Amino acid sequence: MTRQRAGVLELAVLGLLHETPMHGYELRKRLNALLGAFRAFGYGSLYPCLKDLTGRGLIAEEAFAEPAKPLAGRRSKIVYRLTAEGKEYLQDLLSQAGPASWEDDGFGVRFAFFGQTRADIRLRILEGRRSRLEERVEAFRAGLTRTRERVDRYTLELQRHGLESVEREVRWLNELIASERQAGGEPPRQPRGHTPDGAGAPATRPGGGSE
Amino acid sequence: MTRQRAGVLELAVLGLLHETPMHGYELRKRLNALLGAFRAFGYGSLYPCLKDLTGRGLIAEEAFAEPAKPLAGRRSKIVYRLTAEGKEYLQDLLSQAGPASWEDDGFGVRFAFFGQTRADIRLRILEGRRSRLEERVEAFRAGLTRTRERVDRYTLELQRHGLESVEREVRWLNELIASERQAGGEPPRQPRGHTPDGAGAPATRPGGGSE
DNA sequence: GTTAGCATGTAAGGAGTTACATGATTTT
DNA sequence: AAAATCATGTAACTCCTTACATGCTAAC
Repeated sequence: MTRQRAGVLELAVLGLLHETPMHGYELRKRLNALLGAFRAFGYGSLYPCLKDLTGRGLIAEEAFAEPAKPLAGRRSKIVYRLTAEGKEYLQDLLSQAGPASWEDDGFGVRFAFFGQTRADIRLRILEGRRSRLEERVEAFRAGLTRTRERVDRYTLELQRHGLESVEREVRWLNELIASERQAGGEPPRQPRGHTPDGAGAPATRPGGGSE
Repeated sequence: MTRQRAGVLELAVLGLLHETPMHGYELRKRLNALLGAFRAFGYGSLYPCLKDLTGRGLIAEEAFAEPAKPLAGRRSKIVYRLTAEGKEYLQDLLSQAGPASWEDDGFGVRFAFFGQTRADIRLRILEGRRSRLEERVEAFRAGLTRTRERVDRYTLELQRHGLESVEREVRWLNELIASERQAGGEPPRQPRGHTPDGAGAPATRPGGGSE
């Protein structure tokens, strides 16, 4: 299992193309709908990435069957699909649980593709992230204790807010982890028809929206 | 007012050195205590930055008055202080309210130095950030509405959590803005009680939220 | 007497960003 | 016919990361 390293964008592109082939423009929209809250990518990032992945044989332009208009010199859409190598590579990425998958940058995307990730890996990533965040909380508190340094109210407010956000995420992770454990390694399974909701649904507590 | 552009690190370094002179190692600790929840910098980032700022004459090595040990070949600490140019430059940076100050990357640091920022600028930055986040919420909802795309439960959960984080930060900003308005340009003073609710997610990630 | 923490750096490079450039198609 | 949106790209650049390299000093 060759410890691959890939940027967020690369993983996201591969993951999305695994679901269904797409052209760049659409990909970007889906990308930003998926990760919108965390980051946004522009075409200046996406197209070079597609080019690179194509060059490495992980994705390929689809022999397109666009129904209506294979007409003249039209700059046609380029639909990309995952190749066999691409699929393998993606699976490889998705079976890794390391720092890259729980640090701030990577976690969001990684989580987004949990549906294709093995249950044990999911758990390790969730726990990895949690302990990462707990370290942060710890360091924070240590810093607050030796409050020799006079901090103005904005600094204080920033830290308070930061701490609260982190704690919030820890609680979220706790719920997810509990829910994963409860499901006991079952495959996530949801074969397309519909999801009977209920069974393993993480986090979303019926009563409380917020804290 | 020459529209300067500076990285997060640069601004943070200048801001911290404005409070008091320091050497690199200490600077890094303070840096990560300040921004710990949002990002962390290593020495590999800091020292080159200090070098660069020195080269530009914005900071300088202090003629050091280390009391006890100016002894032999000891690799002594290098204490940096802000030069006059540095102060001017910093003020210039702090008087700007543009995208760089309310995007995910910049907002945290920018807020951390609100104590040295004019009241009207503070307000514009807070409002800028809020409307940035509101755009995001909007785009999100639009995405959810056309839920043609079948999303699995993890994707959904990620988006739900992301949305909630953003909304939370908006509420936090609302309170800050109200409090700024109430103070009506008054110099900063400790807000009453302080907000029981509050967090949002300033940074880039599920717990944090960023772009 | 060895780990942990203090203290300072460099070289190489990665992952996107910004600004620009172009043209087709749909909507108003 | 103008404006918005779809659609694809490149060149130059920036900010920061990673891995490495060094040595001193305090604590256990």
